[in-house]
Amino acid sequence: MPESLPARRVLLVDCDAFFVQVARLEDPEGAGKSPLLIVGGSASGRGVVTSASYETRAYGVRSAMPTAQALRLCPDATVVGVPRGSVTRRSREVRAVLEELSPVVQAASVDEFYLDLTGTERLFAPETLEDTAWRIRSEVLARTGISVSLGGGTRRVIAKLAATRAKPAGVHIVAEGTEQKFLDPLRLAELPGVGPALVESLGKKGLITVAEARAVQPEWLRRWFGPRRGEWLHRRIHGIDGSPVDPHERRKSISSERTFSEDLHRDDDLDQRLLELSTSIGSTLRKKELRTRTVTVKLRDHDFTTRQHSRTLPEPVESNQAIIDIARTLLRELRADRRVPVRLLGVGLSGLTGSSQSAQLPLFDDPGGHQETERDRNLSRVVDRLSDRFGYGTVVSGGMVGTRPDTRDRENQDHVPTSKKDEHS
DNA sequence: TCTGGGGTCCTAGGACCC
DNA sequence: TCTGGGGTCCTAGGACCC
Repeated sequence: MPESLPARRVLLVDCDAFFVQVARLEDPEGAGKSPLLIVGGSASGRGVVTSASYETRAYGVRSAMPTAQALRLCPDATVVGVPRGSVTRRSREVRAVLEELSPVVQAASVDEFYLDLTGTERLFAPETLEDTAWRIRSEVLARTGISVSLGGGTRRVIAKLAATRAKPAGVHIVAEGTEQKFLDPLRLAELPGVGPALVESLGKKGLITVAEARAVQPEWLRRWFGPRRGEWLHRRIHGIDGSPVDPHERRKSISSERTFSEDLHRDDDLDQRLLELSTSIGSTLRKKELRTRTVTVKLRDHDFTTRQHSRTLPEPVESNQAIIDIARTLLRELRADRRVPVRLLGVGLSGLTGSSQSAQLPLFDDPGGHQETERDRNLSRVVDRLSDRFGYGTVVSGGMVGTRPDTRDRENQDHVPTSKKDEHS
């Protein structure tokens, strides 16, 4: 690393228990009054914890834990569903404030934002980076009602780790030159990107902390964990991270999946769900003015076996008809391989390109017969407009894309008992 | 305990081409 | 006639993050 460059000033803004905060703001009289609050669970009763209030974390409740288990640990907790729309809206509000306060902002997720303040030293003087972080925290809280924590340092990975130290509702800045002293006592499991599988392999070599791993020759790390992974690990334990804060990240994939309240085994039920998922992501694709070349269908069988098939087309497509045609073929293949009750069905689109690029004339006939016509594209846009106006379900069950109303009725009944459960908890 | 939903990135093997 | 090597694309699966 060239040491002559001026030190970067990176902050990570991380919303404290974001989904819990949003649920409380949206329902001040209900969720807002329960200290023991869990956001998550799903209508199906097969849910997991998305976010838990700090009070419930004291009982051992954690994200991704089955809601049933969380309630055993903390029986007095209130469980509310995920307020998806509000989460997106409030996330945008936080981002908008940050964009006024920092020249470079990158959303890393719905509740995390990297800021690069390099070059603002004189502008903000005599404020230190820590002062700036506190100022940003107050400003975001005052203008959005959302409490955030900030971590800061000379690199993204340092800012990220510092933010976990700052939580909740605090600030932690790692001064330039003290990075290694900050990293050494950490457990390797705390490093972003080091998950359960790598922790296990590291543990087998007797490596638990960053300091221990740093005592190992890089050559051994590469031999033990493979050249690329070993190299990555070496950089990580030394806090080496040249990745920029990039405000122009573009989406690489769009997907939607559902876990059913009860496993599905009938092909026409699955087909119906496939249709709904395909129409929904197709609409997202077109709203973002994108086209896709690769369609993926994912199945999770009743025994949690997860399988997927995908197909890449010679030319990008954007219509519901094209997506559904391929998705149906892929689902048939998956069902032919293994025909057991299905727990989850998903559809994904990748290989995304801008739809503004004029469609090329296909050079040859696609053997899959998934040629997209101008008529397909126009029809999809009509469906989008009608869905916006009258609601998504109306159009789908109206037969425009070939649905059968009787199946929809059964699906609607599915949700009755589950919404009762939500009210109860 | 019985496992959500939205993503990104990496690996490895096979096809295909030069 | 028993056999090279590199590059790119596609597919399936898995690790990881929030």
